[in-house]
Amino acid sequence: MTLSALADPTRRAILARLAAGEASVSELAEPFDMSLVAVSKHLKVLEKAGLISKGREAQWRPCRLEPKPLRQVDDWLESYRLFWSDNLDRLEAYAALLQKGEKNDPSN
Amino acid sequence: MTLSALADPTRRAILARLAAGEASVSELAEPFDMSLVAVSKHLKVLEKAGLISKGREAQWRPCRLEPKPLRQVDDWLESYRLFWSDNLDRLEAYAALLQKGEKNDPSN
DNA sequence: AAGTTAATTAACTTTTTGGTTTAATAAGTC
DNA sequence: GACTTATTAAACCAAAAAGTTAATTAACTT
Repeated sequence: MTLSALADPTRRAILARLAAGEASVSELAEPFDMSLVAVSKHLKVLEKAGLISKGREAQWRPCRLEPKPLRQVDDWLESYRLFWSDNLDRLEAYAALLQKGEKNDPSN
Repeated sequence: MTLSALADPTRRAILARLAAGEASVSELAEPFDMSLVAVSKHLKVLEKAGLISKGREAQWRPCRLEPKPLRQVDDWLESYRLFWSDNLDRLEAYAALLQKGEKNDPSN
């Protein structure tokens, strides 16, 4: 569910804003060219995904970033990291070598 | 676009499979309880997002993982990492302190 | 108590997504 | 050339997503 919550650019922008600190719903809505209701719905999606939480302060609901699901995404990525670390550079260099025609020379 | 491609569990499973090496469309479709056509569509979504590429070998289209977009997700996560590293532990410890009532004692 | 501000709920519309089945394309085999 | 295998394309459908406006709830301000 985390990744589908992150699929929407508005929601990612909201998270980026919250990385700078707490903000109310209307503060979060301000930069967007859409109704407050629409933003409120985005916040609910983020909240269901555990990516934010809401407090209460009088009539405001200050939202704050909850990092756990993002950390899980980070963990999920772990299995793919070897594909872009040094290992891959070596793999690609090797592939390039093969492409150049040394394919059938076992000494390479 | 990458994150919406990653939002679907079937597509993530396909990527996990491809992390183990190339596979044809029907090989990739085999584990799923859905039509081959559906899987073929998922592959097109992944391809458009740059997460896989397809080759040609006779009537097969061997698919392989393309790591660049995943790396970009990893980069995107970078701005959030401080939220779950040591810094956060300290933040949380500090917050806990405040909760315990030392809020108004400047010596803490 | 009347009015304002902040946010959510409800009802509705449009577009996108994820699936289906049937038909078409393209390569390999008999 | 006819048949089978692998894959994609086309047409369609149902459910989910992303937005709207209008109404409701709840707290603060006069």
